[in-house]
Amino acid sequence: MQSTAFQAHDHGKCVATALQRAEDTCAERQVRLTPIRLRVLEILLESHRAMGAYDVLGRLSAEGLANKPPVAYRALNFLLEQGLVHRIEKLNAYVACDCPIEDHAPTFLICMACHKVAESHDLSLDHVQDSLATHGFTVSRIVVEAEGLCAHCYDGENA
Amino acid sequence: MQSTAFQAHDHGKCVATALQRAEDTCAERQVRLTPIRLRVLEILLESHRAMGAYDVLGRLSAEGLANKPPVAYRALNFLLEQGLVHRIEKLNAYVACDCPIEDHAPTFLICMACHKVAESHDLSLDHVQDSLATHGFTVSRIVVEAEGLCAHCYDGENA
DNA sequence: CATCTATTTGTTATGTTATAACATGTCAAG
DNA sequence: CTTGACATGTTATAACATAACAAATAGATG
Repeated sequence: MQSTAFQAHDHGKCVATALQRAEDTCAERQVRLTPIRLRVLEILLESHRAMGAYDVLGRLSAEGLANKPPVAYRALNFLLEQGLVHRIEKLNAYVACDCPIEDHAPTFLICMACHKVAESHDLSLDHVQDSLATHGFTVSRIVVEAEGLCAHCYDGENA
Repeated sequence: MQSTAFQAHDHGKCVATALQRAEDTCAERQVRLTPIRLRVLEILLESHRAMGAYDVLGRLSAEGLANKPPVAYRALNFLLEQGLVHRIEKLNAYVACDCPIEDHAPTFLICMACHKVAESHDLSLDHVQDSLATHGFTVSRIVVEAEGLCAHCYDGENA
């Protein structure tokens, strides 16, 4: 299963669905999707592209909503916490989540040419390259980084 | 196959092997392992930990070798190109390669407690979490980012 | 409604990571 | 000993991110 980022699709509907999901998620968790947070999400939803925090801030600033970095970072971090936005480490940038699965850690497919980013959730990771090819994505480089505890430190913390 | 970073090992030998490999690689490719480049590699080899460019620069500076960022970045980029160092995207930091495989794109295991970083090359990626557990590494979060070309852009470039 | 409290937003200042651009030095080949 | 390629030195700045504190505001409670 891959997001529609690379395919022609009804983007208006795509955005509307994501916004509805955001509203629902926040309502359910009793957290506030304030105007700034909503607007940041809308901005990220426009393009299926990852944007730097300062690009987002530029947009907010143009609209008179905010013009100091912490405002953008706070909104982004809120959206990250709620799983409505993902951070792309390789790009130091942020992309709106376009997938309804809860609590996911997807594989991100970053197109070097059009700069769109898709999420993929069901690749055969043993053959990422092949399985992506069958989905029409040609991989040139893959980053895999697992954060956790080594045996020694795990034992230490559970001693 | 996993690097020895998390295990007790003869680190002197570990470093010596890596340095020898670096010498050999550079000789073979006819590129120069200059004093600064060598020293940066040695610094990174000390600990099996990822270091920020400015940490490396701090060491160079303390030793009177250099004190401007571009010097450190140039050495790091050289070592990255030669595959002697890897960049950890999640940390914006650099770690010496401790594995003799050529041209590899390993999975990095980052211990949140001791901050050591190991490379793994033969995990069953379909079950990273499980297979890591059997190697004694408890995963809390995994980043997978594939850079390449989407079908549309690939077709465009090969039209 | 008033007031209290939590949260959110505003602001200043600064820290951290990275590179562009150009000057200078070094070394090996001709 | 000069030339050309590569490496290093230096200045300046770009790009990404957060600490710390002040002000505003929404929702809860008396």
